[in-house]
Amino acid sequence: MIGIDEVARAAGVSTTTVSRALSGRGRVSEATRERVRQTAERLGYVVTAAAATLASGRAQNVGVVVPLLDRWFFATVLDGIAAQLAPRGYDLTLYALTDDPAQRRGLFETSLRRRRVDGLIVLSGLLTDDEVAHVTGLGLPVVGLGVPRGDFPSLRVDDTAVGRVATEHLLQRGHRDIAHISESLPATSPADPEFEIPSRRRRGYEAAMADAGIRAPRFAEADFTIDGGRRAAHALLRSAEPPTAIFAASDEMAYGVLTAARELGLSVPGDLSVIGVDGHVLAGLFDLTTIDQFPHAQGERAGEAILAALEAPTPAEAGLAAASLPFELVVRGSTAGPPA
Amino acid sequence: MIGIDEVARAAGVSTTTVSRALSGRGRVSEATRERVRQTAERLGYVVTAAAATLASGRAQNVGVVVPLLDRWFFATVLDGIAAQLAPRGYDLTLYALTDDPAQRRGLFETSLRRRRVDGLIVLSGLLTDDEVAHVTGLGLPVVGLGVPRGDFPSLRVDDTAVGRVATEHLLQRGHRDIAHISESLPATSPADPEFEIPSRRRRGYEAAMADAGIRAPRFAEADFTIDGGRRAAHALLRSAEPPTAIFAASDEMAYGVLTAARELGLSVPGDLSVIGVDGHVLAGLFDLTTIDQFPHAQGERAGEAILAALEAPTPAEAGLAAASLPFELVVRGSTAGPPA
DNA sequence: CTGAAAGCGCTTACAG
DNA sequence: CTGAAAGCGCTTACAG
Repeated sequence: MIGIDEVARAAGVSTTTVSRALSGRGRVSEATRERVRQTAERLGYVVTAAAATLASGRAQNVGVVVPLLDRWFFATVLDGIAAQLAPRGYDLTLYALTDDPAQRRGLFETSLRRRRVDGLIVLSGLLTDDEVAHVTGLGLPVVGLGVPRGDFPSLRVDDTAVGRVATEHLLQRGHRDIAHISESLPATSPADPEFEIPSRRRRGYEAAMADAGIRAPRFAEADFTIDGGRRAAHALLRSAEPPTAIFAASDEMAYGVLTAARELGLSVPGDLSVIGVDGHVLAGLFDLTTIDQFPHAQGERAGEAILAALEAPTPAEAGLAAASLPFELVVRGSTAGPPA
Repeated sequence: MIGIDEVARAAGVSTTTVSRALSGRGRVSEATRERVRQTAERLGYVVTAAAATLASGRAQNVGVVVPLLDRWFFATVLDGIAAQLAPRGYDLTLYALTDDPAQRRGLFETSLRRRRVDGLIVLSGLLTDDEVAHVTGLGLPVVGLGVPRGDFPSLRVDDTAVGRVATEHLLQRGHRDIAHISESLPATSPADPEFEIPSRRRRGYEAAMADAGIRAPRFAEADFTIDGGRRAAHALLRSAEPPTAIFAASDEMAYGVLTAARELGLSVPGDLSVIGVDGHVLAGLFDLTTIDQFPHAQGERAGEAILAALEAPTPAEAGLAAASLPFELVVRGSTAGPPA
């Protein structure tokens, strides 16, 4: 394999100069720089990552911690992150977060500590205190995206407002009996309900209901899957007094609600109105009203934020203030007034 | 940051021994190994990736080239790969493949050549001759998954059989007028139709039709998206003699067909039968008959294959013969007999 | 089974 | 603007 010394020889300069010319760090005359660049290109020389990292302390690599890789939302965010990093010459190393305790220990105690990355993006997911301590203990810039913790700078949508907007949309359509389906935090959860997404959406829902003078809001628990939404909706819709509208905390849960409605012979929106959250790529197909939270753009923002932190001259300038991300109500055919 | 020499001092051995004890390479007495391990754990020492890579030539990292990260199919395959790599201590670096020529050049000519990874998994996508040459020129083990080229070992489903099985299912239901929707290769494509997935599925479809004595099979071109399927279906269904059944080359295209049918007031399967391919997670929700190709398992297989190649004592033993992946017809409510 | 020492391929003060 | 040399933190023949 061709190394930096061969390029130096061919260009008639020292390896020092080759390094400087190629990296753009340090002063080199324009003529020399150009000659070195062309020589490197001609010889097909590319800097070896490991050597450059060891010598410089910079890996030119960003780690992304992702729960549920195969979920549309996270895959889309990831795509947005990749779109930012690649053009800037950064690679992206993926750290999948599972529910397996052994795998998580390996991730936080070993994988992440190999110093393979310069910075870390953590996508929403529940971390224990211990795990958060490991992340902050890395001494690396960290950007969270919807992470339910205040321990490091995190970009987030105002999820309380999301819950409120979704609920108010249904109220405006004339519904009073509106149920909310979401995940509920286990009592033992390390997450702070103040920051945690499902809790915030639920709070927005409850506030909107209270403002409308409606007591006893109805909540049904489900995990963030189609089937979770389907089961919860079945329970709700077969009760003595089925709601006329359901606000699901994700579009995938809302798909489950639509399935349950179909299985029970209910028409949407004739018998039941349904609204979700996310802006899922298939929501148009299902004619589902939703709150779009632009996940691809969220990924881009997270990518920009980590790059800013990495390239800021001083840590102070990194200025990773938690930023608020936009969202938007997209009205489609799944919401209408209540049945007469 | 704590280094190997501190561990050596604390354990009362040389750094040589620490390295051997922690890596498992080379002989160390069991007692010494255990003592070193405990010392390392107590001090929170983890080997620095860059230093170990530079010294050993092993990066403990696998690269994955992915087109369309946000597509369910690829995200699911990726999840399968990650599930294999993580437990074996390998990290995963993502290389997103876009349509932008500059970005692709950067990927193949620079990013991939930084020697950040020990091996590469290339997910199905069209590569030019030049790009393939760059990949094979890396001198790294490479495993393709559905890659339309014979240049490196590739795991693949027998897509001709997939096309045949899907078509025969519709024939058995009594359909004669069956259309196929898929992507068609541009004339300038670098892909060999012998290997390329859409061509093979189409060939299976045509063969099944011919065997049933049906001339003039009907083909409509579309890209692999919901909207692509929707447009193609519109054209087909509004023609003078609309088909009674449509075989879409992916589930997402099939969703588009379902949408078109709904928009045209056609009932499925009353007026139109529809079958897709993939085993998409939402296919059950759409009640869509499909050919499941188990993408998560495909990812696991690709992960196993690259690990086997990396850990084989000799390149010969790596034995990356192209393997054939399973698929399965899953019959649901979207297919029935033709209208009377 | 264990260790001293060379070396992996770069980057970067330091000096000129 | 340019270069000689030290050093980044490990691994691994080689020798014992």
